[in-house]
Amino acid sequence: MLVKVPEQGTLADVAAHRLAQSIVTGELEQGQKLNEAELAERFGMGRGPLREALRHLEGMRLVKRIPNAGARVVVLDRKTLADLYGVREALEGMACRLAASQMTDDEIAQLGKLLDRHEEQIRKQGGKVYAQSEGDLDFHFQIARGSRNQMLMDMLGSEQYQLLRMCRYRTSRNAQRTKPALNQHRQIVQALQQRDGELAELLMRRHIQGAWRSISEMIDKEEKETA
Amino acid sequence: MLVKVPEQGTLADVAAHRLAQSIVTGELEQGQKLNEAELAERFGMGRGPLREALRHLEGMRLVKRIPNAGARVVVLDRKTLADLYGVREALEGMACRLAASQMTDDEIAQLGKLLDRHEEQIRKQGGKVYAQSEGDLDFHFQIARGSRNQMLMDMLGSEQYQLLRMCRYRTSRNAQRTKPALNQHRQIVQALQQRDGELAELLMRRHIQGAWRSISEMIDKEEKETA
DNA sequence: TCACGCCGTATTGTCGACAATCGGAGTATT
DNA sequence: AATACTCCGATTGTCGACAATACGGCGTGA
Repeated sequence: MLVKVPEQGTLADVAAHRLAQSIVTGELEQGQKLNEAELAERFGMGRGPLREALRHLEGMRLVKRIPNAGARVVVLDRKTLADLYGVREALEGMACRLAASQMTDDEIAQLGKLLDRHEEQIRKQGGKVYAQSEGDLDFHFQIARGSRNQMLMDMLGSEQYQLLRMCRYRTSRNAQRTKPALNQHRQIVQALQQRDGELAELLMRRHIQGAWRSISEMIDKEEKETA
Repeated sequence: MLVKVPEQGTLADVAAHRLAQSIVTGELEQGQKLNEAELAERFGMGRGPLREALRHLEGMRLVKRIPNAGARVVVLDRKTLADLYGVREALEGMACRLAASQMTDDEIAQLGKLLDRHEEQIRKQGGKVYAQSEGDLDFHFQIARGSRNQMLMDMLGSEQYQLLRMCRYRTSRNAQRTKPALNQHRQIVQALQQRDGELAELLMRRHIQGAWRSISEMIDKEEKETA
């Protein structure tokens, strides 16, 4: 439900999905050149659908195309991620404010239950951050849905969502920010229950700022190791 | 400079550009079915590049594709536009806040000069709203550039930008909101000069809210006429 | 030794033809 | 007369081959 699996539909759609998955999980490295013939071969299809898929991914900013020179996997450097988190703060803050007035009581309750499952998972297997990370994204996406703003949902869902997942796969292997993050999530749900949009937005913005600080530090460390 | 004219590059890029233009100007009606063979014929190219162009436009939300049933021009109904302006308020507000600290004095001065030319145009030809409208978009885009946030620029520039233009062509024929809008622009520039990001954001958000109210009323009138 | 230009190869861009699927007209049946 | 079924035309989806372009190695000359 989180990641839709259109193993149906046109081959171009399938290719786009599989490519996105490969890029997000790091199976295809950042900056790596994407050879059309090779990928088409691997996916068992012609180059036509694959080219359409690449156009699609270009729109999602997962690949960068240069005319007559092929497509490469996007590179998530520090500046790109900083920009992403900035935009995310604005959009998710907005989503949260709207959700406070638009979500049904039941939906908010569901959100709370999601956090319960989430907490359970953390307790049971503190190490496996991956599933937790996906769960976190699910939380954010549910709030985006709660905004009832289709454009916002599309932006947070289809585009930024994938870039974020990509970022997570790259950094969150050892991220131990799960507990404070969970608390912040709880606070947000509480604000939603009280229908306090202003507070909900503020909390979400702080939550994302915190996430960015965490990621940023991690990048610093990584850069020092590399250097 | 405002609308890049890539009559160069791949045919798919050319097709995407020409299609976008046709859609934005209303030459292709909203909801109209887009026949691949016919369009390919008209543009003097095969269906391959045209399909890639459609995939591109789908990413820009200018067309909606349904597998095995073709692509149709998007329809800008009231809800869609409301969502668009909501997102715009958040993003452009953010852009304005960042621009207040990121733009150089020279860039801000340029922005002022842009408004001068703008005012001149209004005085000389009060009627021709079209050019003014494009000028308005230019103003907003310059601020987006001033934010130094590449992702924000892309979002406001390539995607929303086209939808907005489309909306303008549809409604602003008789919009007489140019003078208050110009004043608001001036206020914004002033706030930027004072490096007051908070104020700049506030003014921009109000400006966009005002624009939406104006558009909204116009849609109301249109709906009454149709009904 | 380095710079420059040439050429072969690999890769991208494009086209035309074929297969798969959808929508609708027409007909038969109740 | 209404409904469901079938078939046909039109349109989309896909593939393979060809043309155009860019990249890299090689040789030549200063």
